[in-house]
Amino acid sequence: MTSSDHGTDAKNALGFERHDHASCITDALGKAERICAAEGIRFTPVRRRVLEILLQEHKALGAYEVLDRLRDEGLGSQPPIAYRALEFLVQNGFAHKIERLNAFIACAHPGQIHAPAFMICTKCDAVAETRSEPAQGDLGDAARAAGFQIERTVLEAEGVCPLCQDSPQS
Amino acid sequence: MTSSDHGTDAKNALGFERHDHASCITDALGKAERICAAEGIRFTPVRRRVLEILLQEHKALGAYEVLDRLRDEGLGSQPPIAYRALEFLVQNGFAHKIERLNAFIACAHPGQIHAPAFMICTKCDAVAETRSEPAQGDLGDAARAAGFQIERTVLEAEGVCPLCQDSPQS
DNA sequence: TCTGAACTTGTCATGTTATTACATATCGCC
DNA sequence: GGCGATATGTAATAACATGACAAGTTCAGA
Repeated sequence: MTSSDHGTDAKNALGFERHDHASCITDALGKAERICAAEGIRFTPVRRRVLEILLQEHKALGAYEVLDRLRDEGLGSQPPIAYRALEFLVQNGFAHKIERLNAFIACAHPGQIHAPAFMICTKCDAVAETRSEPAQGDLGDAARAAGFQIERTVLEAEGVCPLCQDSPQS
Repeated sequence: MTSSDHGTDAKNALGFERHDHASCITDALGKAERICAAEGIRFTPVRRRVLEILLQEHKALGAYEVLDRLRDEGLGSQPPIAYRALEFLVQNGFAHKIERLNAFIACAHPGQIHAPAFMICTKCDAVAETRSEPAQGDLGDAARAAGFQIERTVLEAEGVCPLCQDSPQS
């Protein structure tokens, strides 16, 4: 773990705040590199570049948006190129799919096992990641009561982010 | 276990339990009819039939699966027919969309304002609906901390339903 | 260093899910 | 009947995703 997470982010990756974006990208790429090296999995140029694209945009991107960028750079032009890289990133915990948007976003907590939850702003499309505890709450209760064994959860809240609430154009 | 199930009725899902399916359909259709009458909105033949289809199957159906049935019955053959009816049902609380599956399911609590949550069995595709309380739990905390205003939540758990856990064919 | 197995990428084709646009029909009301 | 609002019919296309197979790359072990 790096000694200091970017200063403004002290509140635990709330995600709607400004932050040191350059170092956030560098950190995440470095982390991914180290994790892949440690696990003996290949962090190829396309995979790396796709993660970098997601980190740069810092919002949810559709597979075809990613593909457009790859194509511009000569890194591939057919859908499977993008989907395969995205699948790799998702499977290894470097990115998540936002089901509601059919789109992908870089993970805010790479290398940590976690059940992600998202807040999606319907005005500006910003997406913030946080954590959830699926076993808790009503769903956990219902699952226990029904004898349902939870393996994975999708938790996505749509609403209005603080910046858009403040802006005049509500 | 008697394996003399009559086609649609084997694994059904308010919980994941068997129930009186015929009356469940009748009840839900009647309820929808009454609500529409009370609200002055039109419960047209296509809309009624689509809800009936969802209730009969009692699982999540893709829009094109619904459309296939409509086509067989001469109720329409182009995608917008199905999508419009489904949109109507979702907007009026008679059905929900399961984002994870890109599919639709009849609502288990029509006429009540509620934030639905779903348990999706990855073995048999059964889907059970329960309620969630978005404002509670980690996500609620994060939203309050971030100043994010939740308008709607998607909460879908994938896992194994009790019937599939018991079955030898794991 | 060669070689073969495992993995990754390139490419074409296709499948699946969803919407836009506009014409026509129906409903409720005056 | 005539009008506005709502709903349906239809064609076309957009957006999202996968299957199949060939070719290239990596890397451990002979």
